[in-house]
Amino acid sequence: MATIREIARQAHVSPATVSRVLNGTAAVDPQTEARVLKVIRETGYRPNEVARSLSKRSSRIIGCIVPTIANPFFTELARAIEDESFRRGYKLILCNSDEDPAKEEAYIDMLERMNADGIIITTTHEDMDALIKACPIPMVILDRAPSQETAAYSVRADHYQGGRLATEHLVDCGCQNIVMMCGPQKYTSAAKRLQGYRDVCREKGLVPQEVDCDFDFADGLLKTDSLLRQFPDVDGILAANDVVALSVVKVLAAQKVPIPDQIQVVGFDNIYLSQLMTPALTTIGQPITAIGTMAAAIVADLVEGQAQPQKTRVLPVELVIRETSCLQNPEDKQ
Amino acid sequence: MATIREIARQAHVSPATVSRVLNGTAAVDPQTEARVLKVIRETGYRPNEVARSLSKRSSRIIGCIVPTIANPFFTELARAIEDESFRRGYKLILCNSDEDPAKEEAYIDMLERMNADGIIITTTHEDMDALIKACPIPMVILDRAPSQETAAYSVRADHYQGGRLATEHLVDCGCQNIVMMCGPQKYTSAAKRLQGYRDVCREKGLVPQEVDCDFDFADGLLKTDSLLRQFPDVDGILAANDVVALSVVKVLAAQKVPIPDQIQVVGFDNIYLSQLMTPALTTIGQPITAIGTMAAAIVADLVEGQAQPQKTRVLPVELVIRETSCLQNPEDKQ
DNA sequence: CTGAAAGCGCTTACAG
DNA sequence: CTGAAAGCGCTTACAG
Repeated sequence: MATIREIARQAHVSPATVSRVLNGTAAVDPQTEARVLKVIRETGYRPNEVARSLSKRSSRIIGCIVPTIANPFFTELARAIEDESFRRGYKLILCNSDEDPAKEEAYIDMLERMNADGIIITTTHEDMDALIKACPIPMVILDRAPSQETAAYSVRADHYQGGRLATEHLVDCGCQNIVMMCGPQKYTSAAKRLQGYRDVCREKGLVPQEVDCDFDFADGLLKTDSLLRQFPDVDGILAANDVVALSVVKVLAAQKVPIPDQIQVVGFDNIYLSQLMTPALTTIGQPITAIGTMAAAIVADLVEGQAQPQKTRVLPVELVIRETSCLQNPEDKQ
Repeated sequence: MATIREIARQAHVSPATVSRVLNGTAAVDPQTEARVLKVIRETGYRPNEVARSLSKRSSRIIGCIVPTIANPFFTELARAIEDESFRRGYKLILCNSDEDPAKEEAYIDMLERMNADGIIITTTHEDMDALIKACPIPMVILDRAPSQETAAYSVRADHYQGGRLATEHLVDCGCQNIVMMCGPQKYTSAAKRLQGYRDVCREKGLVPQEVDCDFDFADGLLKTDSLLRQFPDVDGILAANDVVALSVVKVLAAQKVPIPDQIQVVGFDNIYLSQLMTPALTTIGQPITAIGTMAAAIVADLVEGQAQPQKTRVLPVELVIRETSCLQNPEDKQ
């Protein structure tokens, strides 16, 4: 691997000049430039990125820390972030925290030491504000809300509205015995959805019925079982997210409970998979790609010194009606 | 952010000594060491990784290039690779090539320039040998076979055996009109599976029936449609992989074709999702975690100068019988 | 056991 | 427009 010094030697110029034609940071005599370019082409020279990072104190790396890409929601989010990062000329380092605050901190530490320019994180820390304050590089919080709205940049969907929409939909579909499977309440996303559910219940004169559930398949399977035992008359289930909804459908199918005739199910996220399941899932759609793209755009702007108009971006959700709920004949359910 | 020079100053030693206590590369007087450690602790000093990379010409980064983590098979593979990499003290940079050779080359180039220590890749290049030859850093090929077995390190499942097992199973289940949805033949994985299918067909006196299909949901949907039109009497479908199998099940369900009573379906991969679908998928299980772990272990060994006994590792596959096939009553199908 | 010095391969004021 | 020099923050022979 040739170095800039070697190119300089062959082109009869100084390394500084080679650097200038490489980066276009200063005017270079066209003759000289052509000579340098020729040598670069002939040798197949490619500048060492590490050396560049060190002298510029910037690596053009954006770190992205998510709970785990095993969750399709985060896979899709990560893809959107990666795509936008690359469009902006940044490399993406994807890190899975496995919901472990220690791993999360270790990754942040690693990224700082790698001269990462920015971090996008779905933190699992209860107090994420401290974490953000301590971070010397631009950071944006994904999917969840920093405890004080003003403390950090964040982009997420309107989970409260999502909780409302889902509940209202089940009510509209004739459900009278709705149970919500609540995600971990330490996450504002889960808390907001629950709040939306409770508010609608109150407005409609229904008693909130709740079961705790993690955001994964395994717990979804487990909690659906206990839910059915605890609430034998349930006629509508609000799953914690799509992945849990998939588990719900699985358990109901195994017990030969007809969906949506006996029990209707609504998910949350609208991951790609939700339309492919059988039956296709009614769910609350988050604008996943938009969230990821916006998060990456914001860090990139921040890195490049562009001020951001708002610290907090809350994107709208939408109800996506498919086959696990039936608006058509609400009277059938009476 | 303090530097090693600053720590040295405060501890009244040279930067070299600080480096020695940090890395344990040489004996240091216990007194001195304690003093240095104390300063490090008090200042919260963390060495800059970029500077270390530059002087050591090693970044402890392993690059992993896959078609796309949107495919759950690669998500699971990537998680296994990441876990093993971290266990060995390497960071993982995950890159999605989107099956685009140009992107693939761009990523390899980037990784080399970042002083990456090794690369794990599921290449989409037709001639991957050239690519491997040109790469100055240790590389292992994932999931697919280099054209000349000896040219590179590779780890993959026994796709030929997989093709055989799947076909034999459908025959055992009473299918007489089996259609194979073949993945892109430029990939040895797809080619080997097809070969297994054809060999079993010949042995059993069946006529091979084939439909081309990409390894994704969208094409799975499309090709299932055309398959049903082209082969109206089909009673067994060998999907290109699990993701395609999911599409097959989706289309059959939409057309109210009973599974497995009228058509039986076998997937390939045994991604986590395959057991959660309804009906649960019969499939050929690849040892996904083992493949990923082994690939990461091999690059790590290579980086650390440990010779590898074999260039090529082919791991066994297994038939996983679930609900989309029915071995129980083969006579029902006559 | 320890330090001064050179080096990793770039970039960037500074001077001309 | 161009080069010499210093610097980014580490590591590592080399000498003592």
